[in-house]
Amino acid sequence: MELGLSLGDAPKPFRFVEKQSQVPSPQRRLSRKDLGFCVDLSIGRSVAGDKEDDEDKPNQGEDESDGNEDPPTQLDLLPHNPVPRNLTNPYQGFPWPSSENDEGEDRTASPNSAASSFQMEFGLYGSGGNISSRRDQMENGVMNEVGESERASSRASDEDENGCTRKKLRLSKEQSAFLEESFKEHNTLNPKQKQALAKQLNLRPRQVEVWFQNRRARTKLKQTEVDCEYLKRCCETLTEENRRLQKELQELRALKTTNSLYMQLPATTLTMCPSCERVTSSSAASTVAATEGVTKRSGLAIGGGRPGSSSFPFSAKTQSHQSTAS
DNA sequence: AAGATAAAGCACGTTACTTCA
DNA sequence: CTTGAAGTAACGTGCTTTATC
Repeated sequence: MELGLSLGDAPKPFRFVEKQSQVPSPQRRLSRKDLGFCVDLSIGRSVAGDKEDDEDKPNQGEDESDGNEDPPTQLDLLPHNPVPRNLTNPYQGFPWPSSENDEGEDRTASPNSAASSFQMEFGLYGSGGNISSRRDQMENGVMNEVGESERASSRASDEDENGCTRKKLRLSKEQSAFLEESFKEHNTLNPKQKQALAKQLNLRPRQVEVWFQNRRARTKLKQTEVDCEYLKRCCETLTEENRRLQKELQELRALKTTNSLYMQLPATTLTMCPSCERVTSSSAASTVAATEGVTKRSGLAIGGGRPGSSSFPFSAKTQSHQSTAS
């Protein structure tokens, strides 16, 4: 598992981000999307990112052979919904059988039941649908004429014939699964692929395009959430480590101060009474008073010294004093 | 060759709608 | 039945790239 964490300009972002910036154009300039942090914390290679169309990825070879022995991987955010495994190539024809009966079918039905009337159900817009954007006007040639789609259009409220109201449609499970499979193959589409997908799913190319845009956005959002979670954990760990090191540093400093202080004193002059735990000096009482003050200021309580501090200068003396006292 | 312009694609933010607890 | 949250299709906008003049 490789952990790549970079702040600011990411020289080698994780795979998905890298791909996004490369797909449209090999010479794509660094945009605002390419900046910012970039975390790679996933295990295993992305399913989505491994296979790309040659025409989509003119410089893919450079990506794969950039000398990284442990290729950065990313979290696979693709859904785990069951998708027919024979959908590896969406352009080879959808394998599910079609049926005439799509009336009253359950949208959340199992794949078996949902397998019916695939092509028939994909007509989402009736004639005279809402064509608002320039792209829609360009792509209207693929506009389907299936007006009986109960799945989608009938759920929309009564729209005026000019299509002024926005129609919110729900893609069928099959359509979503198909699009997901395509997204695994390539998370961007060239016009040919878009047209083919739209035709296959009986959608408008604009719908396919929007779906892919939204899908990329969802992937990025999820990845961002994962990144944030990870960074939060990193931050907590580092904070804790910092606190621990600060504490240790403080203790070391205190110890050094104490040590240097007692290095100046004659060692034989200090003793500690085991009963009263007071330091006494055999030479002068004034020294004792001074010593007590210093030791208290240094944060080390005599007799109650911190555990494990074997280098504490009083330990040996205390022992001898105890033995003599008994 | 360099600049202007149009077209297309994309990211991003938002809105509107659906579904579900 | 109502309501709020979550999910998502669709849209608007701005930016970038590419092709053409």
